[in-house]
Amino acid sequence: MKNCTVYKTMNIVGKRWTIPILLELYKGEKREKHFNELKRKVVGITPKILSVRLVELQTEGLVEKYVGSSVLPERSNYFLTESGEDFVKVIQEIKKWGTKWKFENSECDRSLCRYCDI
Amino acid sequence: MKNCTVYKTMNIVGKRWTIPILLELYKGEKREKHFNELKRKVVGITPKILSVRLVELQTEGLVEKYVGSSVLPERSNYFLTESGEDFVKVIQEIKKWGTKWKFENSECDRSLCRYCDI
DNA sequence: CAGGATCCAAAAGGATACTG
DNA sequence: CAGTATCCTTTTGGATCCTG
Repeated sequence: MKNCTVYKTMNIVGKRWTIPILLELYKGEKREKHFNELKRKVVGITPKILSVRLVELQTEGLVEKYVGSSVLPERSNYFLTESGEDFVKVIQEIKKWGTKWKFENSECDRSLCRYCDI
Repeated sequence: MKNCTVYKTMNIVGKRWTIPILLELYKGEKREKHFNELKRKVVGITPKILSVRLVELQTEGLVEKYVGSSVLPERSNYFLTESGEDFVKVIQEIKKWGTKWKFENSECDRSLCRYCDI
């Protein structure tokens, strides 16, 4: 069972805050976000957990960062990789299932939901 | 954020053991499984957690049971509802993502993986 | 600004035994 | 057979403060 692809994938993305972080990185035109920007927008997350999740997501290849050193203080810019963008599509399937079977939510019926922007 | 469909859906299906249970219920021709049958096949799960998860899944409408009383001792038969079956399709998307981006797994490349049978 | 360190509370889950 | 009950360990994450 531990060798199952679904199991292993869920161990990456099934943790608390992971999906909100991915969605926040997906939102808007600007696809790069700074650490504190994420901390502000992912409401309720603490810096510790955000840091831990970002490391995990980088390790797993869904997120990358680069450190802009032209201006001080340095800023870390996080963005979705191709696999990260692709995972947002899976999240969209989760959302479709939820709206179909469970949650009547007029927000989510709009093409861009204000909660998750997908 | 707590009002987000994705968030709420993940609270239902994101818990440990939930997906293995759903997949076990999906497997094979016989779509009804007894409690101890599930306990045996979902390797490693304890009766307590299995019981808790089955209640959750019934509450959320993904699983139903009926108790056969013609033979004693009584047997509980668990099976996927329509929404439960439909969620398996979401799991298939998760699997596709995993095999595409993360895990080369010859098992999972087959149409029926021996771990999850999807 | 970006994050690491600490300490603590709560939750989740495992082991095991037990019962109608 | 189908769970419940109990106890305990582990994990997780929250709060907060600190630093280069």
